[in-house]
Amino acid sequence: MQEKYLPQDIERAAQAKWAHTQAFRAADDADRPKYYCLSMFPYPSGKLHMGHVRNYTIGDVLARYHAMRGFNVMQPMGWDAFGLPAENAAIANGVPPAKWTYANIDHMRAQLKALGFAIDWSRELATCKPDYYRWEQWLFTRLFEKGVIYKKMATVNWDPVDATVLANEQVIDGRGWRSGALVEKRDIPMYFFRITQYADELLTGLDTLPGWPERVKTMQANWIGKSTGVRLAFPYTLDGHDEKLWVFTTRADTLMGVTFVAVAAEHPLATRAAANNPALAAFIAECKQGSVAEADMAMMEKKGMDTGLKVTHPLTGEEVPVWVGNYVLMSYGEGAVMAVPAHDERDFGFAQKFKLPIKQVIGVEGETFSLDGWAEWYGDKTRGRCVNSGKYDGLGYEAAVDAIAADLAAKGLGEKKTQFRLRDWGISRQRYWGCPIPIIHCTSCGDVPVPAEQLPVVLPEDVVPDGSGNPLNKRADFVHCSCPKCGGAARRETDTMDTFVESSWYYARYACPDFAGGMLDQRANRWLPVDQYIGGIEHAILHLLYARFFHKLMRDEGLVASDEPFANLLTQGMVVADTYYREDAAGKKTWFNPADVETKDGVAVLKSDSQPVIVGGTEKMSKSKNNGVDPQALIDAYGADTARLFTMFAAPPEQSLEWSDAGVEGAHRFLKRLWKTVYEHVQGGVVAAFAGGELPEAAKALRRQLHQTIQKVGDDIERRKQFNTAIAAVMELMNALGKLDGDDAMTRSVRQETLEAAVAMLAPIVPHIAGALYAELKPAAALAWPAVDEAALVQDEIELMLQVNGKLRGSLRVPAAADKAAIEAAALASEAAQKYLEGQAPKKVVVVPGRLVNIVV
RNA sequence: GCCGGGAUGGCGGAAUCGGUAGACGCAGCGGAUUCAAAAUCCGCCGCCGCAAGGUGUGGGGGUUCGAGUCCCCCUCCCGGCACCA
Repeated sequence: MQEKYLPQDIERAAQAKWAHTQAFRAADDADRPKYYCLSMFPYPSGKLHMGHVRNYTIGDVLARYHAMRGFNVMQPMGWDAFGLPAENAAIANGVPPAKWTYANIDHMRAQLKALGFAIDWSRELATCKPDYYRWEQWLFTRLFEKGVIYKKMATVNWDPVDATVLANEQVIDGRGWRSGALVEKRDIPMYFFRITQYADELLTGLDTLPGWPERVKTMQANWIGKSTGVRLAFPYTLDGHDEKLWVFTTRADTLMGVTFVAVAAEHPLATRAAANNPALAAFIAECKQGSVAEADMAMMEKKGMDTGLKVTHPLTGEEVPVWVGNYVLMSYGEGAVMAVPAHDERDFGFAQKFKLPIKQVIGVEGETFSLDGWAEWYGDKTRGRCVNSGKYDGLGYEAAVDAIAADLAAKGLGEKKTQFRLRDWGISRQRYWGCPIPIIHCTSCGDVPVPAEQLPVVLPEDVVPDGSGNPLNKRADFVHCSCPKCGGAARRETDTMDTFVESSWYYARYACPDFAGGMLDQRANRWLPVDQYIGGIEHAILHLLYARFFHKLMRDEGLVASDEPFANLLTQGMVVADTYYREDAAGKKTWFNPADVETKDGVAVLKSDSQPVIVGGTEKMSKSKNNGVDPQALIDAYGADTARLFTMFAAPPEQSLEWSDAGVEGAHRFLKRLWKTVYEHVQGGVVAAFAGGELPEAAKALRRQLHQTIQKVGDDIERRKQFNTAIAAVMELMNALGKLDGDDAMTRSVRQETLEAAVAMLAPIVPHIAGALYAELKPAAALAWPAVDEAALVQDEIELMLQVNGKLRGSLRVPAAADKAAIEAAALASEAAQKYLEGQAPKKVVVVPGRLVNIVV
């Protein structure tokens, strides 16, 4: 055995062996129980970042642990290869996105292999390849014919200078990121998935997922946002026609307090009112500036303008003014809201600002309504009762809603309705580097889906986008085609799909990546659902909701048999790091990588020019903030096992991990010590592990700790998924082993047992060194997870803590079998108790067996 | 703004069901080894205090024999907000 720990040699040899023996090939037909362990596939941005290392190490630990426990494990890997960064790189460097992407994939694949992940590479896929996306196009055409996909107008960010649709990310302070032009909202036709049709099932399905974190289920439930309320109409007459303005409200009980109605700037009624009102038209134009992002909308200053139009209150018949409000979202509900300033905080502020009337219609006993300011109870539907509401006075929330809904229904002006916050999923993107939408536009036949035998619609890979418009529009060879129905000249759709579509079904394709006869074959049902899915918490809503939705679409197409794709979910916290930047005169920020920044005399400066940079705070490692830490340097300096060990040790998986270079040394030191300890033991000759007999007291105690550790580590990995404490427990065990003296045969057999078990327990985390050490300790034996010896755990005497008035005052040794009365007697007889009791009788004695005694004086 | 989460020594974190706060590691300090250094090994290490003891888990209140953990209020930080992935 080598005396020195040489990670590079060990890792190279181990990885070569794994590749040669196809050690991680998942058998489609094994009779062992399956364990499908999936980590979210990476976007091939260039090189791995620490978030990837963390994500894939967590997955690898679980995969390897389950393999050691006898499962038939599948851990696949692929590439979420379409996306915006490839186009940005093309604009910056003039390289076609395809070429850039494939080069990145090659580099990152090599990095993943260097980290020693137990991946079945035979299942690798990339979403930008036609043999993958053709099935996505095929499903699209099926769903289009079924009506699950439809076309409608939708609002996008429009950069008038670059003549390009911008992603929300590309709108900075209301301006285009490259042109600096004020961004406008523009309506264009887009294809939509009818996800709202599945809203109820997506909501109730959450209850069938006990293996998902509560916080994720809560976020999804809130996102779907099921609310029951009333859809009601305010009638009006315009240009001689009787019409109705519909609104949705969850607070119909406050209907008698409506003092105005507010519509979105895009609402048809606003458009009509603006036709002969230049001031209103100008205001609506102003509302159409800025980004479409909901966060931006919600934080804008609330602005409004009277349209001059009036509608009729459905119950009182009073006239109600119609305002345009920039805070009303056209995409939610009816694009119009009834305003009850007295009982809605947002309406209250709006009414005060524009001097609109405020009418109290809800009262709470003991509280006095005042116009001076908003009070929490104004909006409290649990305590309030109707006041100033005529026949509804005295009714509580539910009774009032029922009565008002009934009266509205009688007039044909409203009914109870269930409303979802969830909106249909718009998937059209005016971008080149994505999956082409398989539609042909024919002047006589309309939108015609591409027939299955003409799929895939292949995306040309030799295109270099320049940042203006969609380059596919300039490719005559792509655009011009003939109509599949009438054979006439037609145009191909040039929009591509949202990349979330590709990532919504890749987990299923891994089961049968080579299947050329269809989207999925029967192997999908053999492997699905995914037993453990691991990915960043930032995907808690969108990706995970879309994937759940897609699974149900595929189920309804007969492609999969299960209802949910992911049985267990681990949402890993983000890897965060400091950000640094400089700002030029135009306000444009340039971000610097933490590796290029150092601190001199307490000031952050750039290493290259020693000039200061601005510290921007700690954020998720991202390309846009350039604060990613390159794990490659870590692997080069210490080896993959140290990188893996440190990432798992530094924080529990669900918490965010603040990156710091310090601490890596410690992980490496531990591996060196482990190597040395095994080396020294092996030098003295390997022996058989302890198999029974009388042990010296110290060896017996160590053996008890060993089996406690085996119990804890298994629980930490399998149930708690908290790897940092698993590692800490093995470190403690190794520290204790170091203190175990004695070279007698029995002690040596316990040392052998301990080392075998410790190495095996570490194997999922640091597989290279563990494999090498195990081969020295137990030549020719396969790594097996150690079993707990219950007999080793038995103790004769236990130590209890002794409290007086809840404060720790001493401890107590009692026989393990002692009952409550015996413990209480021993506690009262103790020196510490006598001191605090001072001869008096205790008020109360709390005995928690196995834990403590608390004497209340 | 709305939804979700977080805050514990100088630092990362532990405390799993309300029961010894600070496991494990980093940094630091002292010692051994060394011509010297690195590496390695041993010991110390929340704060105040000579000590006895007191005090301490973002802030304020509460429940309990006992609260980092449960309840109410607040502050700050992070994630998501539908075209970043």
